[in-house]
Parts: sequence; C-alpha cells; structure tokens
Amino acid sequence: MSTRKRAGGRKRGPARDSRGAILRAAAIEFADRGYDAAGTDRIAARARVNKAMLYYHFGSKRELYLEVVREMVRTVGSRARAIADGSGTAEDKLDAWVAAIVEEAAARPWFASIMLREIAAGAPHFDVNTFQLMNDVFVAVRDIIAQGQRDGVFRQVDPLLTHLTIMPPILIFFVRQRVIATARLTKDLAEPRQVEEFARHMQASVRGMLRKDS
Amino acid sequence: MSTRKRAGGRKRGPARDSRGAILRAAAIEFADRGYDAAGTDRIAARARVNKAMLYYHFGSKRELYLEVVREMVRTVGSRARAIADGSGTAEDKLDAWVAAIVEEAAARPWFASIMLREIAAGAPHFDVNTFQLMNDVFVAVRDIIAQGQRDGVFRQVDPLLTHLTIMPPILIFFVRQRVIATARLTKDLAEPRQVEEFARHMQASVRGMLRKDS
DNA sequence: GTCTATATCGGGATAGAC
DNA sequence: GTCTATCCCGATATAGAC
Repeated sequence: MSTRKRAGGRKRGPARDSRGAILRAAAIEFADRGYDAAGTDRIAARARVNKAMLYYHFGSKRELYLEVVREMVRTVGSRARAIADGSGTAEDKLDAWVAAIVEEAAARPWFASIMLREIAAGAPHFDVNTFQLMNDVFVAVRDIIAQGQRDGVFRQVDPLLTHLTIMPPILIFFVRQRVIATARLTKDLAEPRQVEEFARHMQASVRGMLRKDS
Repeated sequence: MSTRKRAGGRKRGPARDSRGAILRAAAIEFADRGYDAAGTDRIAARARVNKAMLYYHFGSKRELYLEVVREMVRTVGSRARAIADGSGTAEDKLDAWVAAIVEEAAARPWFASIMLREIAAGAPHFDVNTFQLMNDVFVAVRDIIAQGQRDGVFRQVDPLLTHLTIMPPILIFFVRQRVIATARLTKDLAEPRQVEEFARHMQASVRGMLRKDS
C-alpha cells in the first residue's frame, strides 16, 4: 500500500518521491557544470538522497541525464505541435512559437544551458529517441513556415536554416545571465521585463526575416 | 643564436616551435571535448611533445586555453573594427560582417565549438582581458548599427539584442556538423556550398530584421 | 528502498635528471 | 628546453548490510 503514489505509473512508484527529487537536482547540476563535470555525488546531496539511490533508480549518469533532457524536449515539442495545428495566420503562429519557447526557457533555468552545452558538444550523449523528439520540434516549425509560404506572406526561405536562426538566439539569451555574473557586469538581462522585451525583439526580428520585400 | 626564431618576440622563442604545436593541438582538443574533459595528456600527444612541455610553456591548462581563445577573439575583433571603420552603407557593412565571421569560423573548425561551449557554461574560464576583447567585437557591430540608424535605414533596434541575434545562429551552424555526425544523418551542412548558402541566408535575414517597415 | 564503505581509474600538476 | 616517473585528488560505480 505504501508504495502507491503516482497514477503516471513508473514501475511501482517510489515511497516518497526520491526519484523526482533526483531529477530536479540533476537538472540544476547538469546545467551548472555540464555533463562531464556534473557529479553524481553533488546531485545526490542536493536531492537529500544517497548516491546509491541514483543508481538504483536510473542505472547510470547518462540515463539520468537523458531523462532530464527528454522531459524538456517533449514539452517544447508538444507546444510547437499544438501551435502548428491551431488556427491563425502563420505570422501569428510564429509569434506564439517564439513566446512559447521563451516562456519554457524562462520557467526552467536549466533548459537553455543544457541544450546549448549538448549541441555545442555535438550531442554526444543523446540517443535516437531524443533526436526524434528534437526533430518533432523542427517539423512543427517547418509546417508553420510552409503555411506562410503557401499563403504568400513568407519569402522562400529554407525551413531548416530558419529554424536554426530562431532557436539559437533564444538559448543564448537565457544563458547569458550566467556570463554576466562571471564577467561581473551589472545589467541582468533575465529580469522579467528584459525577458519580455527580448521576446518582442525576437518576434519582430523573425517577422522581418520572413516578410517579403515587395 | 639557436634560440632566435620569431620576430613576434615571445620571451626568447622556442627552439623548434613546440609552443605553436601545442597551441594548435590544444585548439582541436578543447573543441572536441570541452575544457573540463580536455586532457593535457592528449594535447601533448597530439603536439608530439611531452606533457611537461605544456606546463613549461603555459603554466596551466587554463592559461593554455585562454591563449587559444584570445587568438580567435582578437582576430574577429580586428575584422569587425576594420569593417565598422571602413566606407560604405551600414547594410553593406553588416553583410561584410556576416561574411567575415562565417569565413573565420569556417577557417577554424574549433572556433564555434569553443566559443559556444564557453558561453553555454557561463564563460567560467575567461579573464577580464578576454571579456574586453569580446566587448570590442560588440562595440564594432554597435557602431555599424548606429550608422544605419543615423542614416534612417535601420529600425530602432537594441544593438546588444541585435548582436545576440546575429552571432548565435552562425556559431550553431558550424557546430551542427558534429551533431549530424552523432545523429548519423546524411546531410553535411558544412560543405562549402552549404556554407555559402548559409551566409546568404544570414545576410538576407539580418537585412530583413533591421529594415524599416514603412 | 535506503544507507555506508570502497574498488578503481583518469587526469592535472610537479620533481628532478639531462 | 625536453624528458620520465609519480603524487594525489576527485569521480563513477558497486558491494553488501539493514
């Protein structure tokens, strides 16, 4: 009886969510130090759990890492899909997409850091499943761009290059607050107002990128 | 007599450029594995030099790393400055700037990887000197944008956010070939023709971003 | 499921000969 | 300037008791 907890239905659900605590602690540690430098010791300590628990639940550092990453990418992919399948003009959908990704990144301080570190490294820790989830995100964005081109409001841009022009600045923006801390600068770009301003900047930039000249 | 070699004038110039060999090997290793995972052992081996030589010349892993980074940032900063100070319209200067940074990144396979990894990590290994060099790059770009705004051809964008919208896609583009290798996809985006196509894409995107509506 | 203790290994840095 | 040999710490992972 004492082992029932979550309807989600992992094997049988841990007694009092040590698994979730480990996942949350891991997200922070991986974001702070990167995969290699992240310590299972520190993750366990932060989760107020013993290190052996980590291996009991996840089997390896890498599996734990992938669990953290998949949750992020799945969430972002769902939102992208929903926006692409919704109603409205392609321009409005891209606005919504930019707002959504900014929102998700702002809600998870580890998001941008982990994704950017992984991509910069050549994604050596991802598995096929994770690549598939990332591709789902791209496909949704591609669908929106295709709609805009069908409707004659977007230029004939390459969808992949365009995707690769929208995402990186957003990730970098959120990672920059840490750079600012390191460089001991004063301005903190991640203040809520600054985040909003950035979102508007990106929306306007994307519109400008895709709008036809004539 | 035998110790004279380079007019550049390091302390007294190494006998037969072990220093340069270490720098080149280090750039590759740091790009491949990241700062933490990079091995002084492997750097020394690749440079066909003993590991102790590395410490003799640079004193520490970090100093070696900074030497590699500074060379890159200095070069890019010089080009940005030259373009900003040159003649021509602001739009042409931004085209030239995009072309220049793409060119430098293409010429140094380690460039994008090292910069992106460092920024994603919050630039924990940089020193004030390096931050200054990075700021020089931004200031040059800001000058170009200011010119365009004075001339009434650019929107009233935030120069910093704009800089942070131009650079990241370029860095990500060059890092992506490694992701592609990991994911075992077929297309290699870094083929020379693809690089040219990307440069044109970025130039068009930046023009669109900054052009006034009316 | 949760803990302590430990096996094991890689890698940064240095000593010291030549 | 260049080498060999080594110190030493931190980190993944596991054994095994409760």
